[in-house]
Amino acid sequence: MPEGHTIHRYARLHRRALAGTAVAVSSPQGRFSADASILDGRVLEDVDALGKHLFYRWEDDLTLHVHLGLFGKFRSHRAVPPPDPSPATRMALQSGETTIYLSGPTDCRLIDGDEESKILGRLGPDPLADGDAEAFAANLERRSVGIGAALLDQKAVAGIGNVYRAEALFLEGIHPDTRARDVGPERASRLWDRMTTLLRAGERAGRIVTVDPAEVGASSPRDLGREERLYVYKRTGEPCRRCGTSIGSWPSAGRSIWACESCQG
DNA sequence: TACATATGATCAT
DNA sequence: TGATCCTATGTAA
Repeated sequence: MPEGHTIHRYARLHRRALAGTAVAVSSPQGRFSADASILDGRVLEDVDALGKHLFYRWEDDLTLHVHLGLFGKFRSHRAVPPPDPSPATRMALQSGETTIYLSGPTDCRLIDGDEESKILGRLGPDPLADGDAEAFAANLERRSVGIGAALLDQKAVAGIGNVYRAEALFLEGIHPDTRARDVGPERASRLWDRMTTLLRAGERAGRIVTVDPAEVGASSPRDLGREERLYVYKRTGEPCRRCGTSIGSWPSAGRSIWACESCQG
């Protein structure tokens, strides 16, 4: 589930559970052992999120970088963690009543200032980190690829993934193959606001729900079944919730994208 | 038991 | 564009 909303949610939860405490750090799987032994017992000072990247700030100016990639997951346990974490558990964090296991990350290691700068240099504005709408619009102006491809480019906007790009474009009525530079400032601004709203809701809820509950006869996003939460993502051949047209799917930037060709003409 | 699939990103060609 | 890395889950066999 790791799009930007998940990452910012983890930052908030981990900050609340661990910041200001000395944390026991280990690596059941072994691949993080060297860094774990450096961090073990140190005080975690803060947790920052930018785009899909997490930065854990420890005493003595140590920074741990975590990127979940496609498969990465954190599991938090209160009071009683499972006696045996999965053998694939890369990192275990434990302090007080909280135990957190991390599995499957693309990256989990201590980084220095240069490496952090390099990472930050690859990221554009993040709607969940006070990103700049103007910068986003300017980034689109510079791109001749489709807006669908541009939204997956973390340098154009940080934190958007395959679900949010499809859903945000549907909600704004923009066809994914529209050239980014042809979107224009007005639509770029509305698209930015839309992404911001969707990401914020996802960060709070811990899941991606883009459908307006009223449109499917529900009163709260929580009441929507798994099959009712999204407008177009993974709904190939199903009827558009707004107009009934069959949802189409095709490749965009090496991934599948979904859209209603009628609502997103 | 095996296979397909996934909300990501990088590197080689 | 294609191969590759990382892991868990759901479905098929």
